[in-house]
Amino acid sequence: MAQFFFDINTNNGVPVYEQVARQIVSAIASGGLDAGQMVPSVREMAKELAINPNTVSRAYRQLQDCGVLETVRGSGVAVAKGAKAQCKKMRSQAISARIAHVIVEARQSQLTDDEILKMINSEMRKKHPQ
Amino acid sequence: MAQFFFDINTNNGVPVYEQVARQIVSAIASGGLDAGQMVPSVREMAKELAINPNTVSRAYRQLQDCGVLETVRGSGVAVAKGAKAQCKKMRSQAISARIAHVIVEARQSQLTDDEILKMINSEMRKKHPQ
Amino acid sequence: MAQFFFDINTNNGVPVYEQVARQIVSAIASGGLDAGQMVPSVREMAKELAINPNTVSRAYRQLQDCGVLETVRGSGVAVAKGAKAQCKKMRSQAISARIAHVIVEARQSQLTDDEILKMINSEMRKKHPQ
Amino acid sequence: MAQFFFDINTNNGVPVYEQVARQIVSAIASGGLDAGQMVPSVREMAKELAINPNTVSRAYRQLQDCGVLETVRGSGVAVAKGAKAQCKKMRSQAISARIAHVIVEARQSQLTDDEILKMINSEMRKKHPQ
DNA sequence: GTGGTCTAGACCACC
DNA sequence: GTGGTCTAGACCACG
Repeated sequence: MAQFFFDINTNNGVPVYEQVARQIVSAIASGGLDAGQMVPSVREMAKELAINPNTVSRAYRQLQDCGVLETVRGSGVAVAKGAKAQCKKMRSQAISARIAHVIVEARQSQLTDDEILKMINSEMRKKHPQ
Repeated sequence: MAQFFFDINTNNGVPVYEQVARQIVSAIASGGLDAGQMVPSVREMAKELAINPNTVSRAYRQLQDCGVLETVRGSGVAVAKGAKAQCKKMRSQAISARIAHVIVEARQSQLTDDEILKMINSEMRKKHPQ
Repeated sequence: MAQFFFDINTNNGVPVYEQVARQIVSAIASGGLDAGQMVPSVREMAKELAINPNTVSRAYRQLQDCGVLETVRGSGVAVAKGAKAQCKKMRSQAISARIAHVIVEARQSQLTDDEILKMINSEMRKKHPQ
Repeated sequence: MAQFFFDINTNNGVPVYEQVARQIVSAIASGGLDAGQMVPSVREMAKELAINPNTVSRAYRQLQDCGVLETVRGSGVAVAKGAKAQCKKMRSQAISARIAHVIVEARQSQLTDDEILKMINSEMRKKHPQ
């Protein structure tokens, strides 16, 4: 059940709790986690990812606050009803916002869109070439 | 002389000293500041931007460390020789890094590169179409 | 763990943050601090040396910038991988720089290289003869 | 009369007034300037070296304080009697002290004297090979 | 006047 | 708890 959340990187500047939350959202959006299904306990998840339980806890809390997860009394934390649609929306909005931000900055640096696209292609190939 | 550096935003998460440094780099790269020219004094710049002199000092120091600026003892800080080419390079490297960052995040959200590219194209058209 | 760093002298012209940085480099180069090992926290170190935390922070930041240390978010600062080799190199470069500096000064005093070498030999014998 | 003082370098970290003072001391020690002889006026010297008159003034003051120069009322600044012997002593003491300092530091960094000598020879050749 | 250093104390995000 | 940033104000060396 926890095989969705593997690539936690504690050195890339992105807060770990943010990475956890994002990957849960992704898993729900992509159908790997369905409404009503239980999410691993904070302790389990922390052990699995080799991170601090507080960090997992913070990720869960954040997702509960926005209605993606909900506590089921006496048994743990589950994916909320309607979470899938919401997660899809959250996921693309978050990424879009970041993309827009980078484009604005790049244009402010007087790069043309063609140059920007070249840089993007170059970066995509550089990292993990798919 | 100091009208290049206006938009300091103390609430956007980017450290102020970093914003100052970036804008100087940008000014040099675009030809607004030429090699040999003096940069506003630490105190002047601080007053101008309504920030603490130490913060300006840190920005200047960072740029000295990478050879963009150099102190002329007793008289101030000047743009170093060859700074323009270097600043251009730094600027595009900075953009590349941010692009790479977004790509990593998008992939962590389990988006394929094709989906990412579609979002990018969509954002490019949406914002200020060139 | 902090017994490596004792001789901070606030009156010898060498910036305190520089002294701290040098001693860490020295400790790593000599094997007193190994890659992966944590360095005392900023606050601890500051207390230990009776200096301001900001000063320690600056020393650490400088060493992070050159890849000797790296922050482990939320938990502290550690010696980076490959730091030992780098520190050895840095240490000898630092000495070289100081030697070059003395030579320049001696030449400015119109001493010939032969005279300089004689003085060096004399000083080497005079001090702690090996 | 002023042809002794040419190599002022405002970017090598050594205070300019210190360089001026040192070169006057050297000139006296080497016999280029004799007791009783007038030294160029502060203004002349400053113009000659393309530096700030205050800087020259500070160098002269320092040398007056230690008895190497003396003001001759109504006519300027002259080399004091007995300055030659004193300057010779000052010159070698100053250099010796710096050499000793570097040696101590190098030994503290666990370099052998042989290694130190190699570095010295390398530096001597590197700069202006004589 | 200039930059450089240091201190003190505050606030923040992260784990 | 950790490091990072920022502010305020002081002192120093240099020109």
